[in-house]
Amino acid sequence: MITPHFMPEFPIGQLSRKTGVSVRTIRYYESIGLLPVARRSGGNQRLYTASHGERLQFIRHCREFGFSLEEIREMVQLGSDQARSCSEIDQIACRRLEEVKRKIVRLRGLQAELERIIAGCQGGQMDSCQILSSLADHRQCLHPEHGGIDEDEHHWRE
Amino acid sequence: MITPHFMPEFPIGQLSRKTGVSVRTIRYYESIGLLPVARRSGGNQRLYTASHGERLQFIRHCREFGFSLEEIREMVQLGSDQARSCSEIDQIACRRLEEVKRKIVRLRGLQAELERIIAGCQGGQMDSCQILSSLADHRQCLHPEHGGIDEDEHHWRE
DNA sequence: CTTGCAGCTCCAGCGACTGGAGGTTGGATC
DNA sequence: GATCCAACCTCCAGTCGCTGGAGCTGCAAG
Repeated sequence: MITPHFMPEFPIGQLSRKTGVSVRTIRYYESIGLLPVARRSGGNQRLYTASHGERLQFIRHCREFGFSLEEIREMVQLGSDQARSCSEIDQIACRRLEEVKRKIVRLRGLQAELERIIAGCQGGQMDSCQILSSLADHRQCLHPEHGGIDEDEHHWRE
Repeated sequence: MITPHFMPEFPIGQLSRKTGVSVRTIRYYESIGLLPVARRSGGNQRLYTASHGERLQFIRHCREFGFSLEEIREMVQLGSDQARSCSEIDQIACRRLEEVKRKIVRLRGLQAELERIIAGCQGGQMDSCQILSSLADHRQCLHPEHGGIDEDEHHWRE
């Protein structure tokens, strides 16, 4: 791939402003091979072109959808192979959708239970705190949806 | 604090089975000061009592509700101060509830958008993959709930 | 006495960044 | 030309909540 001399290049800060991805994160994406290595100026500064911008927008949008960097890497690779059918991309997206649905169900259980617990709080002293005793005793719980500390919650606190 | 000789003590594996928290995680909680340091046997093995079990159940249940370890630590400390009002606990729980609600809204936007994108897939070749192009271009997105950053100036691909 | 599981400590890694230190470059102004 | 300062560079370490693995010791049963 050739970069014609009239193709405008810009430094990392500008790419950051254009895409809303932080400078640090851009360098990080390069370091893990998600974003192609940028050409450098004489003074060792990265120079980007519009195509970097497009790739980065793609990555950013995927991240907003909750795709992992590994999934994005996979999609980028699949996407560059024009001859292939897009059923693999479809699969990744469907997997992601199922995950999102499961998470919603779980969070709704959580919401109902938290609302119930909070509603029981009369603002009294500690020794009669309903929230604490509800949290201490699982048997009081009406909604089992949030049972099992699994992959969901603890990797997903953004 | 005295541990009467009739108070049954048990090793870490048993505590793990009783509470459903892994041995590794129990040791981890001790190391970060969330679980009180256990008495040791002659052979340097941890010995737990029922009160450790109760504390650990509380922690586990809180984790299932999505509270962070920091929040749990705070609640444990507040809870041990009998004289204090439980409004602080209430605040923590409400904060958590708001977070859960926000997450649900966001995820619902995500779900709708993913469904829309996936529905557009005709299973063709890569060069016409609707999923890829939808993910690449935020302007095609109907649901702004999952956006974090305003995209004013992405003026490439005029 | 041997087997074998349960326990111990310590270090490292996960994902997706972020913080901070400490040095260099580029463009504008004096 | 000198100076200034923001933007850039690299490198290491930390975040959160664990988990994996190495390599050791403790303990009860056969």
